Amino acid sequence: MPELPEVETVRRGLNRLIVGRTIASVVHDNDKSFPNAQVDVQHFLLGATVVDVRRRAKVLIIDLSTNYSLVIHLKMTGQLVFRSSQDSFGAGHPNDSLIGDLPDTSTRVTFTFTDDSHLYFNDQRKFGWARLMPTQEVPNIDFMQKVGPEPLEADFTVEQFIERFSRRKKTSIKAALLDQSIIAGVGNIYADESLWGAKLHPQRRVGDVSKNEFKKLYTELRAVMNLAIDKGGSTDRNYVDAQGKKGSYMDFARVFRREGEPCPRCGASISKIRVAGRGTHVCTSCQVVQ
DNA sequence: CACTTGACCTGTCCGC
DNA sequence: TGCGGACAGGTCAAGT
Repeated sequence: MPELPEVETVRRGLNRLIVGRTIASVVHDNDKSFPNAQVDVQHFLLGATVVDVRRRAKVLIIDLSTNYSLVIHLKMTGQLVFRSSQDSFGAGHPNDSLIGDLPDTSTRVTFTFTDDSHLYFNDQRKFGWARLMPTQEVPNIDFMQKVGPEPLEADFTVEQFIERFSRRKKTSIKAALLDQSIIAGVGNIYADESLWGAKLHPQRRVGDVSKNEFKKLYTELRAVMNLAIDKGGSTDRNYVDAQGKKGSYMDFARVFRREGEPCPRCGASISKIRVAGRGTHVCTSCQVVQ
C-alpha cells in the first residue's frame, strides 16, 4: 500500500528524525526482512551515522557515514517508525500515533541509536525487505535497473510520459500504470484516482488512449500524487508515517474505497470491479471504456 | 517479447 | 462463539 506519496512522506519524516543519529545496536529476526543478514550487518552498521534518506520509486535509501546504505522496500504493510527516548505510550501519556508500544508482534528490525532513540521496521505480512550494501552499488540492483522515471520530477515531460507507454498496446491502461518499469511509484490507489480524473476506464486498452487523454492522465497523476504528499499519504489499512501517524488523503479520494457512493462528477454509483488482478474503483458512467 | 496469473504472508471480515 | 474462506495489493517468477 505504500505508494510513492506514502514512501515520500516517510522519507521526509526520517530525514528530519534520524539524520545525524548514530547506530548503537541492531536487532533483527534474521529472515527475509533482512535477507543479507549473513553479511556482517553488525560490523557495517554499528557506529555508522545516518547522513541522508533518499527515495527512488517506492524504495527508501538510508545512506550511512560508512559509505554503506540501507535499502528498504515496505511493500504492502511495512512501516518505519521512529521513537525518541522520551516517547511514552503508557497510560496517562496520550499521543497521536496509530500504533502503541514498540517493538510489537510485527517488528522485524529494531535500530537503536546512541541517544537511546529507536527506529522500528514493522511488517505484518513480511513482504517487505531491507538490504545493506555499499552506497555506490545501490543503482546496480535489479529493481533500480528496470524501474521507470519518477513522475513528479520537474523535468519529466508529458512527451516522455506518452513515450513510456509505447511498448504496451494491448494491455489495460491500469495494468500499464501499475507496471513499475513504465512509470515509477504508482500503486492501486493513485492508479484508480488518476484514471477517474482523466475520465479513463481502467480497462481501456493502452493502444486506444488518445494523445489528449494521455495528457490529461499525466496531469491528473501528478496532481493526485502531489496532493497525497501534501496530505501525508493515504492510510487505507496499515500505512503510517515515520512518527506512526495516519495520512489523510483518503478523505479526499474520489473513487478509491468509495464503491456504492455517488461519483463526485456525475452522481452515478461508483463500482468496484477487478482489473489487472486488483480491486478497481470506477465510475462506469463517466469513465469511458471506448 | 507482451501479457497474465499465482505465490509470497497474515490480519480482518463475512457467512454459517 | 468458532471456523473456513475470501480478500487486501507490491513485486517477482513462471506460465501462456
